[in-house]
Amino acid sequence: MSKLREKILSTASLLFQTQGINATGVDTIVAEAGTTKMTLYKYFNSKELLILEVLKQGHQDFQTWLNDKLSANSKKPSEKLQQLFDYIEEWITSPDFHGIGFMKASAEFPQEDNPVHRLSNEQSLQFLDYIQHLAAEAKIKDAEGLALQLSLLFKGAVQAEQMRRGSDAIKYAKKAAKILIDGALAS
Amino acid sequence: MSKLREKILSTASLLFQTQGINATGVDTIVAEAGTTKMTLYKYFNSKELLILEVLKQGHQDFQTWLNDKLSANSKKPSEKLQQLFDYIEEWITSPDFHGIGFMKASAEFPQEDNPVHRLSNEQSLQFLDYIQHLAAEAKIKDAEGLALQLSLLFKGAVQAEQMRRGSDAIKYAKKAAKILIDGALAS
DNA sequence: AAACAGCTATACCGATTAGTATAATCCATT
DNA sequence: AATGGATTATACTAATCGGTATAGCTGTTT
Repeated sequence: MSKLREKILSTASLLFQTQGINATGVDTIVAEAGTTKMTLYKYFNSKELLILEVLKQGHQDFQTWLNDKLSANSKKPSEKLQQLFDYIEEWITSPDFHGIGFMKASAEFPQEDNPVHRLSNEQSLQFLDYIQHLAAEAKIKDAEGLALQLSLLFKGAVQAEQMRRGSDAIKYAKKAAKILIDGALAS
Repeated sequence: MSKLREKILSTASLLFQTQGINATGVDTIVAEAGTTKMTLYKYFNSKELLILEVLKQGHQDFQTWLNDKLSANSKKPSEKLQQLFDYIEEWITSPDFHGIGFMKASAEFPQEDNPVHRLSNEQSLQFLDYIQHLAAEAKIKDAEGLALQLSLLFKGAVQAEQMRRGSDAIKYAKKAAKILIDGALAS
């Protein structure tokens, strides 16, 4: 893996999140990353491909981090589900958090046939699927329904946090999640 | 009120929602609205001011429509709260729905000191305040907490619908809302 | 018929956009 | 010391961006 490639990726990721994707030009990216356009276009053939790679990287980082946390200490399935929002809170409240890539990207590229929008949608479904597996392992009857509801709380909290940093939306999402999970476990 | 001004507003609103705000140029707007740039800049002194006016109009339309629905038939406060998500579903599933302005706008203008972002945030808080008043009138003890949770479900459902039209996220949001409201009413 | 207001048409501005061409430079391997 | 791959530096393109200047047109009012 090239160091420069990674530097471009991380720089672009930060700029996309803090300034917007369409509002960030490639000139700004290379200047901030301390390289040139020639190098950027050597690793990424177009800005769109760069955006896609940034999204992939960000989503993988999040999923890997979350899965590692939930897989530690060999917890019971029901415990994993309960702690899901604890770790989401830890992720969101981190100073390095600047938003979830696929949520902002889908807003900036609203057309459903756009490659960036499609990838965003895929990642959203992938995350939903992850929650659903957690719910299924915890023997929730309507695992699909609960997972979808929890994903709504997640998206809502992230949106609130993107809109105003330091909003404690995630705390209320956690409480709501606990109520929904407890209810689903009891039925 | 000028007919052309309204035509420009509605055209810009649709284009912003379906193509993105930054991705929509003023040339595209005037061409689609059947007028010229001179006229657009006569009514709106800059693109940013146009964006702000589009946001104001859209938010007012939504709030007015929702309030009219909830105020009809002199319902009891607790009934209003229960039916809130019924009307939200009706709004979201309408063929004319293309997203909530302040959610997309805040994603495209992430910087908190940006005028568009600020207005988006204000509108988000205004909507939250509206739910909170409904909850307070329904004698909910923690009206603020419930309102915030319901707003998260709302935002999550809207985000899901913006990402994939025809997602039935709002149905699951409705179920979750009912559980949270019932719980809050009982306590 | 003259005057006026609202709108259109068109051409233009400087800045910025994504992307490319060319040549120079750096640095490690042999 | 020479080769070769990676990176930089710089200049360029064609298109688009937001915004403006100028002039002509159209319809209503008095």
